[in-house]
Amino acid sequence: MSGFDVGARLKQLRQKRGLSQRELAKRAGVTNSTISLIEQNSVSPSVSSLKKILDALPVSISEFFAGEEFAKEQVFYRASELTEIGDGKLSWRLVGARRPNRSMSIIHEYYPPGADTGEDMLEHEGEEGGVIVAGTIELSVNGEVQLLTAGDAYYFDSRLPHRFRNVSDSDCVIVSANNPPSFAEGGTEKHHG
Amino acid sequence: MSGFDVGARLKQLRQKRGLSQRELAKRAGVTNSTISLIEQNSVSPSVSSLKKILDALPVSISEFFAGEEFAKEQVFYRASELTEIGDGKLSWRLVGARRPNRSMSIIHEYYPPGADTGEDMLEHEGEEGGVIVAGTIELSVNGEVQLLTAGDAYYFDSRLPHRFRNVSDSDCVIVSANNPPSFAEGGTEKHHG
DNA sequence: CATCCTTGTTGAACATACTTGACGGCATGA
DNA sequence: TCATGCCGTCAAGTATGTTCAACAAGGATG
Repeated sequence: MSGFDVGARLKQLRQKRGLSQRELAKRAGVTNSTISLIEQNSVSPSVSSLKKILDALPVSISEFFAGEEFAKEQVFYRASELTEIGDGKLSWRLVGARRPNRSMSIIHEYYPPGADTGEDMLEHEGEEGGVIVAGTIELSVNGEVQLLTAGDAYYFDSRLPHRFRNVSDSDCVIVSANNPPSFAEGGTEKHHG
Repeated sequence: MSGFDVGARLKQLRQKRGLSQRELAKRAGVTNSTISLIEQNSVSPSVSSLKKILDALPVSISEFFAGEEFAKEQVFYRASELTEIGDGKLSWRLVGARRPNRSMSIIHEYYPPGADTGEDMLEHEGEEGGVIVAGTIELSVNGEVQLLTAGDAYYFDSRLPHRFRNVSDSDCVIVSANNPPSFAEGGTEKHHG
């Protein structure tokens, strides 16, 4: 049912940092036995305990449980193969749209002059970030408005009300990433995050 | 310590679906009491219980805890503010490096001619993807080798052995995203995945 | 009004997670 | 060889999560 090896994942993260069970336990405020039992899947930890342990790594619970599936999927995408998800005015190209349970949306976004995600701000779960590759974009997040140009970047919690708008007279190109992914295949999402 | 209201989040998700505590409990294979106590934060559920409940919604644990940390973080990053993480030859700029528990690494990567992530292939947890913004890169994933040029993209499970190499005579620029994030602030990671 | 349903809450019993304190294994070094 | 130290594991006891069963509050029906 679980389908996710909590013990193995914890062990992996702990060892990656070169920590012993006792060392991690000390930092987390639990005992080494707890770590041991969890890593052996002898117990299913309480959320509070798991959080204490992950905080000591540090790894968010969300991260901890990200990436549960591992299938043989398409790796390389020619420009022409990217899934077009524009809505007429805006033009986006989604990488890996057909991956069933991917952990991110990566999008090649084109904002022609005047392009706008709309007056009622976007708000949704997750985080998003990106790099402005060309042109200029006006980004509003949680009331703050900034003009970003090539080389600039952004990263924010997607629950903060936000809006993208090209107020310049030339195209703006952005490569962005969302987590968790906003777009499913053939998705009907309006906002692009 | 927790900083994340498990009870409120569960209640919100349950009510959003119009389910009663008993109804949800029935689907999840737990009792209504469990739901009630969790929603009141009278207990910190075990991961196994929480998973059963979330499966019945259905919501992944990762989703459930997405945005667990919802602090006031930096949103806008000027090109000059991006954290440089090059190793002398390769030059990368990391977006949001100081965010404590961000769910992704977003990186503006520069590969000069001859740049190479190394002969022993990179392998690590997570997924990664990106868009080639300029130039040409040779990407090897799981034995397959492809030349990708501006507009092309990639997405793969980072546990597949992979390598990036600029075999052309001009710079290659990529915007990539990793999940979970490979780089911590001042991280000593060698691979960039 | 009574009756019957559904809602969320709660005390006591029970099941499970967690700690304590021990153990054997495997190094390093006197 | 024996001591020291750190490693992960485990049995027994304690703390905490979960269930069972009862409860009160609110709405709908007659």
